[in-house]
Amino acid sequence: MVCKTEVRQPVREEISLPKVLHALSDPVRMEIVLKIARAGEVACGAFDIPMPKSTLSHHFRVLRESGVVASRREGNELMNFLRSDDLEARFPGVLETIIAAGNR
Amino acid sequence: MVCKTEVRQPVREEISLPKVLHALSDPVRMEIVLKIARAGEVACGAFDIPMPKSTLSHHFRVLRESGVVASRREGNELMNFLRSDDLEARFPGVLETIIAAGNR
DNA sequence: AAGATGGTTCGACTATTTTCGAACAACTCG
DNA sequence: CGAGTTGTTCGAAAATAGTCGAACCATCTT
Repeated sequence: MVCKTEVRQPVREEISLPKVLHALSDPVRMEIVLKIARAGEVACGAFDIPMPKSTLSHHFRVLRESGVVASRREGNELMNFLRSDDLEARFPGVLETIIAAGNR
Repeated sequence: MVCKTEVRQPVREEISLPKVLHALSDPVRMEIVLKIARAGEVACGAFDIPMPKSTLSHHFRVLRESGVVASRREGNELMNFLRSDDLEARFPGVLETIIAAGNR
């Protein structure tokens, strides 16, 4: 058996629109995405969302499994970034306009 | 008491992005939206989706309550149309790009 | 008025999501 | 090594969403 703790992030071609939209349909996850969009890369711990770590981790998992976010270990922490290129290639304009709309 | 069977559709200012995205995150509802987008106006009965009427009705309700779709009685049937103007005013480009993405 | 047609509502059931604490794993630093 | 930090995984419980049949409502036709 391999990769017990590896999160399965879809490759570009596997990213599905319904899953992306579902991932973005949660206010907490939308906040996460907006913050990443503003900052470029954000560690999981950088969100002062009043919520247990496990719950936050769940939301990151949904974002990763949907293909919206990818993560990369940087020493002790996980840096999260948007998969803008993949999303733009697959669903042009979708993430962009949603982020713009989310910023009011 | 009023409007027992009136569906509560949000006014423009009340349309919420998470609810819109949730409405569009279901494949059946996405199909409905795509068909309406192509045809302009579609009666509920015009969907040859293999599914009981009550289930289809449920999906239309979600679409209406989220503000994505509005309906108008035309004699015996209900004609459904997208609230493109309201959505464009509130979340510019979002519905458009999602529909384009949904059409592959 | 009675039938036929097009949709909605209700209630029950199932399935999926969300939430959370506790335990665990990976890494850093002293 | 041992302690502190960061984040994940594992159950299990609670909330939300989807599905469906039966009954119902509205409208048109006869």
